[in-house]
Amino acid sequence: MVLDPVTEPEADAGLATVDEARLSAIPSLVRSLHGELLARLRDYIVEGNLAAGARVPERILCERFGISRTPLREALKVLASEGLIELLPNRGARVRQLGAEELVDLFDVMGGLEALAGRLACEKITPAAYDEIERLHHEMYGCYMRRDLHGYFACNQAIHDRIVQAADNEPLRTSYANFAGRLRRVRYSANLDENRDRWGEAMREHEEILDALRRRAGTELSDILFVHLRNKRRAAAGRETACPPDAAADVAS
Amino acid sequence: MVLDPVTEPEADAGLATVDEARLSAIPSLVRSLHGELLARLRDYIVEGNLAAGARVPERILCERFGISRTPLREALKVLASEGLIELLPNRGARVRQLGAEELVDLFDVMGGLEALAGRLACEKITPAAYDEIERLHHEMYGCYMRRDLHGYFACNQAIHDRIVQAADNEPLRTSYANFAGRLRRVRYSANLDENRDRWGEAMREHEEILDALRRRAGTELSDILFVHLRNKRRAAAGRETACPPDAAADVAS
DNA sequence: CGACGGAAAATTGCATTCATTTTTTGAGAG
DNA sequence: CTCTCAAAAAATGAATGCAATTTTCCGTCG
Repeated sequence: MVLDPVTEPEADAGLATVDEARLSAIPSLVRSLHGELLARLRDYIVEGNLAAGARVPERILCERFGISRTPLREALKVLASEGLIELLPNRGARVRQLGAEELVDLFDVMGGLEALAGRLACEKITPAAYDEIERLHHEMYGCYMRRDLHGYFACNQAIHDRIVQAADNEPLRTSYANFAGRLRRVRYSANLDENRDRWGEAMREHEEILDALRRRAGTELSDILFVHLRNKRRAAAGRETACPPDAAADVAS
Repeated sequence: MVLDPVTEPEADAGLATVDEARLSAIPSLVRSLHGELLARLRDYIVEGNLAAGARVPERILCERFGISRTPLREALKVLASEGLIELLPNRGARVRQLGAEELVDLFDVMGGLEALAGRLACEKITPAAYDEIERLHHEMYGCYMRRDLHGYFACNQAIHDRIVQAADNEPLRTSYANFAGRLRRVRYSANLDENRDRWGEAMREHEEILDALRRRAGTELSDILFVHLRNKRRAAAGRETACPPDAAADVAS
């Protein structure tokens, strides 16, 4: 390709019209066709339709989603940057295989993000949002008392989600969702049925979480949440397996 | 396009050969052609060659980098997922404009990641790595005493980097680099020359950081680092401006 | 003089095509 | 029967082509 001497690498004139400025204010996640495909493909992989470590067959997926290779490959590049798949030069994409160490690392990052979320939530949470978490906590306690594992999981997830929401920090939300998605590919439903000790411990930790949040004790809550995630990881250790195609993974603790 | 009834969404057979397994073990960031372009384009934007909020002109960049639009667009999609640019349907990419609130949010996430890094570093750091940080700390103190701002910045950055490295957590490293890259687009060289109070305060905080790290006090270090970043943000508040094309931003504190 | 409207030009998004590399297949040798 | 090696087949990475949307430009009207 012939290459003209191009305009110098100095700043291109950024003359934004009023209209452009308005549109720039959009949360950037405009529901575009590309974003749609990206979400669908991500779900497709996260839900375990491709075996861990398996090739990601472009041709098949193109037919599966009714698109050509160009947008698909764009989506694959993004998923690779998210860490869900890996790209090997001239050999295409593979579903990322999570080793035990990587799993530990991801758990720690989740713990760090939750710790941050807790700290920020203490600063920004509204009384209404706190009340909602308190309600979920008591509902979760009810599930715990009557050994309703499924309900317990749902409440637990809801509480952690609300804390992240309460942190009111968009980049944090995005990162959190990213890492949660990566971990969702592994099944770590630390079977609390067979691990009553952990269940009771987790419940006690949640009491501490709620208490720290009530007192808006950011530093304390931050620490409790990190340790909480660490314990969750320990409880789930050794149980990581490939996620079957059907079920979304349960998040234990 | 005619669309045959495709193979069911059940798990594709993942028959990995020995060779495939070996290759899957590669850190996934294989220096591919695509990765190269991605890095160059990211640098191009981070270094401020495009005005904030300005369009990202595909044609020009294609000529600039000597490639066609396909790989460029793939790179743009990735950069959008990293939050560096934003994609508006049918109107291309814009360099992301960071408002004051977004800047605050990003700083907080950086603080959360550094807090996590500090905690993990306390668990995993080797004596040699600690000694290196201690050395850098004393070197930084020397810079502080003789008012060598540039040297101080360099040491400061090196120390924070070493802590992240010592955490020995690849996803953390990646996320940290991502957020650091986004923030690098803004100039927040909190001018410590005109802010002696902050400089002294930052120096004292670094004393605490080293002390906590020496004692491997993870929780404590975690808290100190977050507050340290908060204070850095406060000191830099109001000074955020678009980064000029020439200079890499100094990281203050 | 400024606003409005429509056609031309440019740009975007996606499909298709092409060169290169990898993977598979199969024939032949040991 | 297994291993080796070469050719065929498939897949990948990138360039080009094309329809659709957007942006620009200019003539006209108020």
